[in-house]
Amino acid sequence: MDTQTTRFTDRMGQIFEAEGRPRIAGRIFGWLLVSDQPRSLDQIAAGLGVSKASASTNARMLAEMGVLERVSMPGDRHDYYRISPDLFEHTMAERLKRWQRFTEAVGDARRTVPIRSQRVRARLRGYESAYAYMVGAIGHALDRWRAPDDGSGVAGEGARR
Amino acid sequence: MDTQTTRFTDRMGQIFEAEGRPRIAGRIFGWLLVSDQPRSLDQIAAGLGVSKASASTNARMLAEMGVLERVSMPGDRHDYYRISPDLFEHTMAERLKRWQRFTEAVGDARRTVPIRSQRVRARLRGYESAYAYMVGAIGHALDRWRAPDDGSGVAGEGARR
DNA sequence: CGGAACGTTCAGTCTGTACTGAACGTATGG
DNA sequence: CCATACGTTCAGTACAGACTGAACGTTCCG
Repeated sequence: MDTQTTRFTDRMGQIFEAEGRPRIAGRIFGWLLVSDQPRSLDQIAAGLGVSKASASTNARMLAEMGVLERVSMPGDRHDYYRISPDLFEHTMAERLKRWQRFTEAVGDARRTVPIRSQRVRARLRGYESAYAYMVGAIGHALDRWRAPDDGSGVAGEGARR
Repeated sequence: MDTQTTRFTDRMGQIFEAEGRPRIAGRIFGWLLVSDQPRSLDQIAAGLGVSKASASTNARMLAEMGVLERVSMPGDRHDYYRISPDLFEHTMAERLKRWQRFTEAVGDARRTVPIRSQRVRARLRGYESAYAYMVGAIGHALDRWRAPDDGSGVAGEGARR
């Protein structure tokens, strides 16, 4: 692995760490992101200099998250991993899920916590409806992103592919 | 603090922890979220059963994030904290910032990492443009949320307030 | 049937960091 | 001025969880 790749995978490891996930998961993800071919667990362990145990655990976790895909080569017992073809939608879904967990807690609080203040109740309801609105808007935007060729053009939305 | 409030603040602490932030920060945030009046550092420390040092450090961190506001009562030397009036926009901005950090790394990788594969290059460019598109769409949605009374109605976007 | 080559699991270690208590600097009021 | 009441800072501790090495179960090939 060359210097720039190492720099990038390390950086991705730090980003993952800052978001509360294992650093190695980030490094694996980073490496596969700039890899053309799928990588086996042994390649990952050797390439990143980590134990096979960590490679296995973290790659599987990333696959469950949906950002990685496990593939098998015919006539080869190794497990190979590669970036999921719809990486973007999965990272999006993952982030929305985290956000949803937060908003669910707010909703449960509004229902269970004894709140005397009208202002607080309005605050919680306001947050919940803002969240619901944004989820809807993001969903629509995703639909438009998936099917942009509706003949009307998507002027001003930035370069596409 | 009653049982349900404790349950909620603890849950918020766990959510914060899962996102890589100190648990106490989440508990402070949760408590202020269901509090009508601002709370002093001493109240926070006593109410949550934590040291004043933690209360000070974490409340200040939350204020720097923009989810809390420091206010001062006239004729009172205490620092008081309360939920920021535009909590929603700040949490949104915070999440976009994290996402941006991630996408910046992808962009830097495309520019610095030696990549032979055309497929990989297209993958990175695809992710970047998808991100740019979504940021634009979210920005527009936020604008619409801020100024919904344009006379055209926002049918189907969920209950408002 | 062995035996090698896989991936997974589990107990143990080790590092980062959240959290605390005490010391500190500062402002206010008597 | 002294004393009290703040918020902040800092060194030390304690804990969670990432990471490892070895043991394990399984599959495939000779």
